[in-house]
Amino acid sequence: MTPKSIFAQLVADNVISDPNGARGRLLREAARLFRDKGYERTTVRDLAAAIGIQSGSLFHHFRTKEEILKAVMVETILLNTALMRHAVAEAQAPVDRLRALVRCELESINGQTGEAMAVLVFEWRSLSVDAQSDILKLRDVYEKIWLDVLGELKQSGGVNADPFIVRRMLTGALSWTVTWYRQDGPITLDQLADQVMAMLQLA
Amino acid sequence: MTPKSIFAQLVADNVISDPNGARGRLLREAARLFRDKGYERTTVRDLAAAIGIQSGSLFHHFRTKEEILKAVMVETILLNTALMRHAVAEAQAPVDRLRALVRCELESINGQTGEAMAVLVFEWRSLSVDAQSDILKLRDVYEKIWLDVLGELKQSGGVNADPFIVRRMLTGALSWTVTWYRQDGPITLDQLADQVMAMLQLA
Amino acid sequence: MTPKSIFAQLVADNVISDPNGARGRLLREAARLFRDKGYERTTVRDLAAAIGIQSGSLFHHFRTKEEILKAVMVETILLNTALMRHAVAEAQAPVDRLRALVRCELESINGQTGEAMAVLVFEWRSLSVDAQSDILKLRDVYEKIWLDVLGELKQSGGVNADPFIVRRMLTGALSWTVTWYRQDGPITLDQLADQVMAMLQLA
Amino acid sequence: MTPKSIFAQLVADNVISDPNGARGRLLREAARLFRDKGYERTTVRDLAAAIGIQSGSLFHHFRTKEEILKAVMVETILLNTALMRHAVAEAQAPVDRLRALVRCELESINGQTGEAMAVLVFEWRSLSVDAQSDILKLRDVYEKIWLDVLGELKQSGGVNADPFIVRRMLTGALSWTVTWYRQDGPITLDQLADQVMAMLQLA
DNA sequence: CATGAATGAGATTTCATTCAT
DNA sequence: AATGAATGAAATCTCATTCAT
Repeated sequence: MTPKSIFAQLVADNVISDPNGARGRLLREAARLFRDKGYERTTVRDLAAAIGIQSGSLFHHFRTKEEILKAVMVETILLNTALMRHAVAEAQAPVDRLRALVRCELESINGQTGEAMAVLVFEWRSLSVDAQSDILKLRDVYEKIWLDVLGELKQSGGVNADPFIVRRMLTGALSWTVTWYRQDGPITLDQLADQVMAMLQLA
Repeated sequence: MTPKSIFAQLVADNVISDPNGARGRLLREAARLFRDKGYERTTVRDLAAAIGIQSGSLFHHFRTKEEILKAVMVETILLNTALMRHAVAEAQAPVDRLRALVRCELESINGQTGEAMAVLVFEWRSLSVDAQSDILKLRDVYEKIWLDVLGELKQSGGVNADPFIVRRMLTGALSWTVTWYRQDGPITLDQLADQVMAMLQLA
Repeated sequence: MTPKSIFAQLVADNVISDPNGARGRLLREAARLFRDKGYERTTVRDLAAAIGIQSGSLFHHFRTKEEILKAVMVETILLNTALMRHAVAEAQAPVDRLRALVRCELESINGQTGEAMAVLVFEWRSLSVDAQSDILKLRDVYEKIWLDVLGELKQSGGVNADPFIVRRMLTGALSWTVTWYRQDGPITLDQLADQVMAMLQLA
Repeated sequence: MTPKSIFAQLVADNVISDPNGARGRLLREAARLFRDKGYERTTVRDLAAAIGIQSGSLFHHFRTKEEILKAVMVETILLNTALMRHAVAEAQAPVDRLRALVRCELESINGQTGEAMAVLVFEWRSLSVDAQSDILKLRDVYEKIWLDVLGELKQSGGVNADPFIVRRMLTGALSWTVTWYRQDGPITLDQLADQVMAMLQLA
């Protein structure tokens, strides 16, 4: 399955919003605005203007501004979990699976869902505690995929460090690419993934 | 020189504020509040209450709320640049210098200045563009220390990846420890530094 | 055309606000409050209360408090320029035209728009420099009507003094009536206009 | 007696402040600031800075900011009343006495005390009602000098209009010169006084 | 569903005034 | 007298949210 068909399936299953519908368009613009200006400095007027409606009309789609932030995060995690699950399923050796994960996460951070992923990292504290705990559950599913692969690698002697710590370091390192990596710059995402593997002395 | 005496010297030189003075106390509390609640969600009343004055009185020490944010960042960078410069001067082999830098940055992120460092990372966009560019100049000085050491290591064959990319990955990885590492947890900062070196297959 | 129909036309052309709409009502009350208490001592709460809304709601109609001050001035000048242009058109001899101008300005200062005219004189310095220059352009149009008539009179030997100086003296003299003239007092505006002409030995 | 010696006498009699003392210097700077920025927009810090002291120290000289405004007005009226009384005493014919008054008021408005005179006109409403009534008493003394001269002129047939109205028109006309007359411009104050007389067809 | 005026709580900032030193 | 930190009330302005139309 291609990323595109996975995406289509999730839309069909109502897991994520149709990007052509009002809700989907709003979430895409919200992700962009939240990343560019921050959640607090983005007004509901900004959000409404971005999709060409009046601010009062937003509240027919979402009850509160925070619900928009939460939806951005939820849909992004669900999509990227699905994408990653497929990516890891197609690789054979543990080291290839790790590279697939790295490549996939770099894509999610720097590709189409990059804005939403940045929001997930930088606007975390703008969520209420309740919403945070809902999302942590989804994140646990996502993280398990990583830990399983890193556990294999540790056992097979591919890495020396603790899988939990390696994952956390990678989370930071890969998230941070959002602040400096440019897809129209000198290196491709594939080359960047190679550099990460090289850094871990795995390639 | 010990970290303590370096700190004392910087205070004496008016590079950073006396932590017992009103200004220094405010900056410490501001760093804590900005990290815990975010800059936007911290009110000047919160800040004032944290050091036991009225909100109007804040403006005798700082002209605007943003000036407080900037001061937190500036003093933190200046302090950690000085600390790092001393740390690297005391190590001999390139790999030891890298470990000193990792150890030192972990300390700055998870130790006394951790709150301020977290602010530097997570509240960056709350600064005006002008203030950002002022701070970027200070950051360049800090980053040069890292790049020099990584450049040496690359030349001596200690690492395969591009120094710029390694540094950026380490920035993300080490910054991210602020979200999960606990000094009262199962591993010490020294052990964490060792894990980072192990991950880079340098130990 | 009567003053009333001139007014109606200007409202229809969106040159000035409908006095029954929220904006028009606000401007009328603002003129009154600014004259009575001064611009600085009138709060946005005062303004809002005067038309029965909450202070925050003011900012749906005007972006800033200063914009309200400016609008009071702009609409007043535009209205009075139109009124004066009609008044002067209906008089034949130069001396009659001067009297028409004097009568018309006395009316604008002491009649319906008196509050706004007083604001124009006494709150001038509360405007930003930019707003001042916008209004000066409108004022030039208004003043030209005066200078043309006084120029005629000077040429025909009706007055000895420099038209520019006469106009400036009249500006001061007539503006100042706002501080002492009462329409319910012993003399009418027509009589007052006669006194002005008598003072200039023109009647 | 020259204006200078009248001034010296008033200082000696403690009617007005020594311009070299702290109080006198403050009042002079206050007049300038109040005219330039308006009373409300002039802060006590501005006032203090203008004479080189700290804002808290102002309150050793004046109990409140308003007291400064009132003192500016009181001293100005007292000084100009004295100057005008001498000027009128030296002229013989009624028309000469009127010209002396005009010349003297133009001097007070555009000369040394010009800033304070402008404050008297434009900051009147910033005074409390009590202070206003105190100053009105002083103003009555000043105005009586004018009304006496204008009364004479009316009786001798020099002017046709009501003395009260003529005086009020002249008050406005002469005050207004502060907004446009420049002593370094093309006409002198003597010429301006002549123009005023010409306008009244008295010269 | 959409509108847009209105709400009302809360934010930052200003500033005359006080007072211990 | 002078200082300058502190006060505390009040100002303008913002903005998520509501609701009648």
